[in-house]
Amino acid sequence: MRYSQYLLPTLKETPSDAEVISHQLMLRAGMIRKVAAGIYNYLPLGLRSIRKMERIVREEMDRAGAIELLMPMTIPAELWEESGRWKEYGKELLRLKDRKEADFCLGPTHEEVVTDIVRGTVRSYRQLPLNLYQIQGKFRDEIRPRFGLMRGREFIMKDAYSFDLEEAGADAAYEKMYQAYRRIFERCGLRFRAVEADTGNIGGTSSHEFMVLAESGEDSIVSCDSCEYAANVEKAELRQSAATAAPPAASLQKVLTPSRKSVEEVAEFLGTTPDRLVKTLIVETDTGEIVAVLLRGDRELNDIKLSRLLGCNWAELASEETVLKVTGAPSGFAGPVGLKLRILADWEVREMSDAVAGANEKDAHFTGVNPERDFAVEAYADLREAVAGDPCPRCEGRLEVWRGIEVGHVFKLGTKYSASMGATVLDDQGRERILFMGCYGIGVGRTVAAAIEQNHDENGIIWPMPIAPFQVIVTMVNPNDEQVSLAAEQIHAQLLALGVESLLDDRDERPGSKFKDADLIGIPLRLTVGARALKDGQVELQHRRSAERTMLALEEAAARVAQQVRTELQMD
RNA sequence: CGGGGCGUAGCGCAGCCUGGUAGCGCACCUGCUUCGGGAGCAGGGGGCCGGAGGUUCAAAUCCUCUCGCCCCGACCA
Repeated sequence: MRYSQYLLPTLKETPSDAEVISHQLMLRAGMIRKVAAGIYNYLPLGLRSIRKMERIVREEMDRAGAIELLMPMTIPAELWEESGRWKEYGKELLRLKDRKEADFCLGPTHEEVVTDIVRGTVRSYRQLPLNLYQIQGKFRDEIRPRFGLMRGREFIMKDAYSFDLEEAGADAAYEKMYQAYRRIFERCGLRFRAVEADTGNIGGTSSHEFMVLAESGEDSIVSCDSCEYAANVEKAELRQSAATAAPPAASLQKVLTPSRKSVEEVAEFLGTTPDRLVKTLIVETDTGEIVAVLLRGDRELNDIKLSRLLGCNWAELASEETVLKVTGAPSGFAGPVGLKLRILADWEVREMSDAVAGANEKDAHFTGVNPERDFAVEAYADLREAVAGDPCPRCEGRLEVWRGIEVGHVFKLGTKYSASMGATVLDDQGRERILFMGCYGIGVGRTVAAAIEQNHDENGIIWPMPIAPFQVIVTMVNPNDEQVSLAAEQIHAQLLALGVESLLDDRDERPGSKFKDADLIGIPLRLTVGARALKDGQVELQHRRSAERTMLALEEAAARVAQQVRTELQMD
């Protein structure tokens, strides 16, 4: 491709509405342009990287025995009504009507459609196992799209769905996909972790997320420093410690704490530390229940663990009015002593003695508070957020905390969709059996964005070779110098003939601009063809990542570059 | 949806408070010079100042309403 004929609108300045580095660089490098919030054009350069990513995904899906098909983006409401998700899914599902006023939605995920295919076409256990996938645009009307391709409303996703007769077969399918995902992200040269995850509203029994490690990630994950355990903080288990509480020494005493509401303020005012406080949170659930949750003062509630314990969909901090009503005091003074609510407590609270807690009275706290002696707890459980340094739930190691970008997610679905939609086959005994399913997603655009988060410097993107839009850029230093332009053209042609993806910068621009653009768009290798070196029959090869330069003889330049490309494709 | 902020040329911004010729840098077009890390000079094109209504002799500027976008929280590939 010739740069002068290409559509590659680079930007010198950073558009003001881009916050994270991948978004800024994708705009500046002319890869994407915004059409509406969370909706983007993929410009030619951006599309090339996306297609590379898709190819890697296809290769690994095919290798794992999955079969590609393509489902529609527009889906009739009936299918969603069958699974029950037409009502459940909420506003993220973009609903629309056709000219006959019939309800449709834009597919945010395709469990219903694929289940419909399978129940209509697969009748016998002999046709199993089956794993169907597609790469397609999805639409989710996100509450807050942001960060460019990282969280768009319309985005490209690879989604796969496995169907098995037995649960064991479904487990094997899951494991296959898990390994395929590892290979995909390894091939892209990404630093990532596969972590245990919550299943969210997709449903099912267990799942893993693939997290690319990056500071700008929207998720927190923990991993053990000595074993393989890794999990999303939402899911990270904590062990019950063996420590026991010291016997109560102090008696319960009410003290005035005027206007001291936060844990820090109360601790400081009473000359103690936050970990000596019992934090009492009043929580409301979607089922309308109100409960009190106790945590050590320096800990945070993990609302997903709480929801799971209570068997509800969500649990959130109660409003100021509710707190006043149930505790008799404004928020900041709630405590377990004398509280007429279900009381649940984190395990750590059991280890506390002579602690400080709210008195359910404005401007007052209790000191000398002791669990069991001063209040009863309905249940102790793992309810807090894991933090760095917590003990690993599986071994003697310690947990580390990372930020991550979720680029893939694998789920065991069980029979949630196959049962509600009647996807069954006859087994070898002629009995009708409900299928076991799994679903497996990869955010294609998001993975490309995540790769940029991990691979850039102050000058721009540094593509890993496997997903680079071009493998080499041939920079013609002075296109008006006939010898230079001839030599550059010749090398470019040789590279193409060798199967190397080459971009020839033949623009009549000053060299500085060309170098800046080459760095910005992040092509891994740059061949600079200039009059100076050409006098000695040489061209210069520069690596984008290391900035290392080598002089190559004109005749062997193309072959050497082709060799380097092959090496980097295998290494990454 | 709650909280904060922004809409002026393709991009980055000033002007608004205190109403009166719509401006700057980059980009773009023409010419000359220049040419290995975002050149110089000269000339030029480009604006329903997000939209609607109002106040006023006069509105980018003041008022009201709307739409869009960004950031912080709950959702997710």
